[in-house]
Amino acid sequence: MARRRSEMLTDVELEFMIALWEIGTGSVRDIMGALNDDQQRAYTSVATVMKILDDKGFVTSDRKDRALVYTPAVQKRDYEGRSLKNLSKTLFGGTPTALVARLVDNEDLTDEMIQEIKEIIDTRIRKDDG
Amino acid sequence: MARRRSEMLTDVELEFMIALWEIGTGSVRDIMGALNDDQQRAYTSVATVMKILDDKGFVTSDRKDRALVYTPAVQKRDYEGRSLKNLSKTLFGGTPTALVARLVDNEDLTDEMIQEIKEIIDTRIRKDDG
DNA sequence: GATGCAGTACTAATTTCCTAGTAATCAAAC
DNA sequence: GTTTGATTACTAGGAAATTAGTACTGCATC
Repeated sequence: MARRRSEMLTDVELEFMIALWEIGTGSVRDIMGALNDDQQRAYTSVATVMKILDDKGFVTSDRKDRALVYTPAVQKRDYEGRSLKNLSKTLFGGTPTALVARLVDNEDLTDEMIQEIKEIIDTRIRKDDG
Repeated sequence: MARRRSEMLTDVELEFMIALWEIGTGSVRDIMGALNDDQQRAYTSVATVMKILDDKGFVTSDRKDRALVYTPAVQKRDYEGRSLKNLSKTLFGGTPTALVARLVDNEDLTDEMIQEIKEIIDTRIRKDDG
């Protein structure tokens, strides 16, 4: 039976979107250049995935000279929010507080990071008051 | 070319693990009963996915009477941490602070939630001091 | 011992994912 | 005008995901 295509990006799609978000707008060749060099990929592989991202609505395309130039249709900050909401929903019972609790539970977090997080929260609270 | 099997759970696998985490230990039939009723699934479908989870090392199995009884090999809190680390790495440049910044950026968060989050952080800081 | 029931293992079908090759197109260069 | 080079569209093939059917196994009951 069928699987429904998710509204979340796959690993490779995310990698390509990150490259596109970085350069803002670009052709297949531009995106290839912006990709992590860790894994070599054929030009046509990149083109195929970009077409899929177009089909899925994550990017738009415009023809410039003869090449297609891709632009994100979803902003990075929006997708970040979508990801957090998705994670919160699937694994933390829809409560972001449980997510934060698990996050600060992590031993890897340094005191500096915790302090930074505290400042982010405090700033947000002050902004609400002001 | 090959895809490497991820160390993260797929959507369906996660759904089944959540059911198993809830009941602690159980047979295929127990897990079926603990699943969300939204989607009906055949007994053999559940059995197949449980076997895959066994193969992937997310659960262990023991024979009791004639049925296999499954037990999580990965605790929920560990997988929560793994998910957060994964999200942080792939989308937030490996900095959990950026993740929190985006989280509290969300308009959906109520003042109460923000306060709760602040208390979680403050508690963690006090624990470090003490 | 034959039959029936529950459960597991094996197999299968369909879809997506990922990678990349080949063919077609189209402009530029010779 | 023909060749060259770049790009896109189409195609393909293997792996994983999702669902589920069929066959086999083993215990219990008649």
